[in-house]
Amino acid sequence: MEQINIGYDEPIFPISAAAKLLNISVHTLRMYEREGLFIPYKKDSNQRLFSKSDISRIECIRKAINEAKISINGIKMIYSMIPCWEILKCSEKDRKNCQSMNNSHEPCWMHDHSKNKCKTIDCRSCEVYSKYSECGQIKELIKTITKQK
Amino acid sequence: MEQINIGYDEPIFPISAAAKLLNISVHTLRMYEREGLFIPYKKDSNQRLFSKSDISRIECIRKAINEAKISINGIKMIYSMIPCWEILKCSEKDRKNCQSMNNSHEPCWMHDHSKNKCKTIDCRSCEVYSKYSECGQIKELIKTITKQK
DNA sequence: ATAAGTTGATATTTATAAATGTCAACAATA
DNA sequence: TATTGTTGACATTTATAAATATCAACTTAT
Repeated sequence: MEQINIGYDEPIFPISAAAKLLNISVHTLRMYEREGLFIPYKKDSNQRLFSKSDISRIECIRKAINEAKISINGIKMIYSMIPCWEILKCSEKDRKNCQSMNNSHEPCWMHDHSKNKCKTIDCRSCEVYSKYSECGQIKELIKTITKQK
Repeated sequence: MEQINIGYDEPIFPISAAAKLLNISVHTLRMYEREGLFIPYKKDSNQRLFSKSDISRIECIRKAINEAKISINGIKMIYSMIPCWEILKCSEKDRKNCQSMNNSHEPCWMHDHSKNKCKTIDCRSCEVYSKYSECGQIKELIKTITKQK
């Protein structure tokens, strides 16, 4: 998908700026990351930088937790339902070596990727991860897939 | 003649028996129902009766809540992702009048069904509802659909 | 060179979802 | 007809997820 806003995926905000934009604490952001809800860019020095798309992704996560009352583990479960194998057109062999295909309840970007197609891909720029920075798109994807037939 | 083999889907247990089988309270069962996590059979007098498949469904719900730590609203969201329109082969017109197709975050069996295909169907015996009495089958369904390509 | 910000790890607090308790009217059972 | 169970509505308790706090070592900026 063509990005209209050039700087949308550019990692520019340090964690405190991101926290201010989101009106949450730095702690909470780091907790969400530890749970695998998002993957921030990291500098060589290990410091995090957030893009605008990261911010909007986290806004969705916040809404899910605080308004829709979906627990963090629930969100992880929902992310785990994204059919990444379909999006990336994985081979049969790749699918065999893929945790996402084996009843994982965690987002694919939390998995060990050393044995399949994903080993060469940076999850942050992977379509599976980046396409779902906006809310409600996972069900839309399921709808799209069921229309293809 | 005594009936030895009681059907898996036969509603036979009153709520207190179901509660004992599940080792939870009657209150909790009624709460789950109010949330739409399951639909028990109801007698003319309005009393609930549970089948063995109801029991096993609720065991799954329990595991999701207590072990996987998925909140009730999270479970509802996950149920809402079942592509019922595909399972029931709904027409375009039915899909237009269907809440499941319009970003609902609740299970399809909680919807108003007066305007689409479902109006003639008892949700308890609908494939969409009954096929997912066992855990982990929703992601399996997504996998199946993506294999049809 | 000093202040301000970030790191991960562990501990603690708070907000609230999940589970129970209580009630009076009604249904079943025996 | 007496007992035992079920109903829904509302109130309360409990368990714990989510959010903060604290820390010492390290990084960035002025």
